[in-house]
Amino acid sequence: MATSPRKPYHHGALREALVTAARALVDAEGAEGLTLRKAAAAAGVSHAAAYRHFADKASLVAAVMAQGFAELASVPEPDGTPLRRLHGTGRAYLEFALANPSLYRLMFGSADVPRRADFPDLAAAEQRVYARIAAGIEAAQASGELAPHPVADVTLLMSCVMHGLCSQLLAGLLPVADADELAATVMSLVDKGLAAR
Amino acid sequence: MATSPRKPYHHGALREALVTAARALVDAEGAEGLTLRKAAAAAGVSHAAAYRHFADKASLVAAVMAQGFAELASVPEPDGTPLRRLHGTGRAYLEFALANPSLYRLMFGSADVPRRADFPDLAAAEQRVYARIAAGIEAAQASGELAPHPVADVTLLMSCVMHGLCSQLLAGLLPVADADELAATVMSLVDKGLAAR
DNA sequence: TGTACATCAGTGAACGCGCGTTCACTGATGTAC
DNA sequence: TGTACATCAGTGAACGCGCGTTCACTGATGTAC
Repeated sequence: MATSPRKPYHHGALREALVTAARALVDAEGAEGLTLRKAAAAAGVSHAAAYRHFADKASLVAAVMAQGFAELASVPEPDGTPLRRLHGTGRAYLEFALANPSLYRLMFGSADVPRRADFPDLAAAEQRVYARIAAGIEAAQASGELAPHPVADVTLLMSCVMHGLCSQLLAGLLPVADADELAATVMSLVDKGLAAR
Repeated sequence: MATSPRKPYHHGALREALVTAARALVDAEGAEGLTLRKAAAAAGVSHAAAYRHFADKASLVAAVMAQGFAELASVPEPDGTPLRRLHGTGRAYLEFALANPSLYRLMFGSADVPRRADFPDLAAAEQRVYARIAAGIEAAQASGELAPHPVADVTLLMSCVMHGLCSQLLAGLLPVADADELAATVMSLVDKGLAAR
């Protein structure tokens, strides 16, 4: 500890720092604002250093997307009956999209930029989101609040409705100010078809 | 007609040619493959010529998007009862998305790249799509096939479901091979909530 | 019908920029003896 | 405990590239007289 270690040569946790910086770039400038060079600069490192941790830019993008799915899969569950908890999860989904519009677009709107097959971690993180929705539906059926339609079918419907709503909001096709009201409207119509009579 | 007019100095319909070329680029390479320079080259013209017809790149992108919405609003309507025609329109919507994945993503997934307020033609073309869905729902309610929920609410639900399905298919989160079956599943669940009893 | 001229749609060269990626390198770390 | 050395995470310069946009220009068109 002779000299003050202002800028240690080794970063220590550069991979995480790069993902964090990349995510911040997406938040601030949108998906097309994410570049390896800017992420490295934000992490306080030369841009070539990024190649010690990511094979190429697509790998970094995939890591950011996987982080988004992980976050989406782990929003806290509210209390209440299974159906209320399922609805709460839906609301949390909507909140995540509105709070992280660019990340959400990257996660769901991206072409095939990072091909799923090439990034198993990403695919697994996605699956966890769907698994959580399916578990909520199963619970609501077990409790008798939802009629026993095939869980996969209902999961599909729910994900379509929520994702369709989120992405139309983010695309500016629906007014964000009305988000909660629109969600309530759409869920109430859906429930008419799903509720146990 | 002394010399053969191989390459006339004036193009004649360059604006349309640029939009067509830009659209082809989006189809072939995705939205990020659309550049002014490539569109101009494909139209057989120097890239500076594009600035005679478009103020900047965003204007060209907006024109491509507007063309997409116009096409989506004018898919032919099938025969049958109002409800069958509505379902047919939904299927056409799905077909459009699967046939033009990159264009569809550009239309619905784009950040705020071309701000709606700056491109009234684009906003109008979007509105025509929703107006058509709403008209179909209204007709199906008038015929007694759908229960009389507020048309705006049902339009919202339909657009969420269809768009959510399309964009999950395009994002690779659902298998495209199952598209028709998934659409049928989801619409049958929706119908349970909307059908006149 | 002819001619001068304004208008307009093109050209092609140039601008400055930021990008992903590669390369030979160097400083720090940690392990074998 | 000390020292040689392999390993690894960084550096910084350079590569080639394509981009949007601007500029002074030129060729074609069409209108006024």
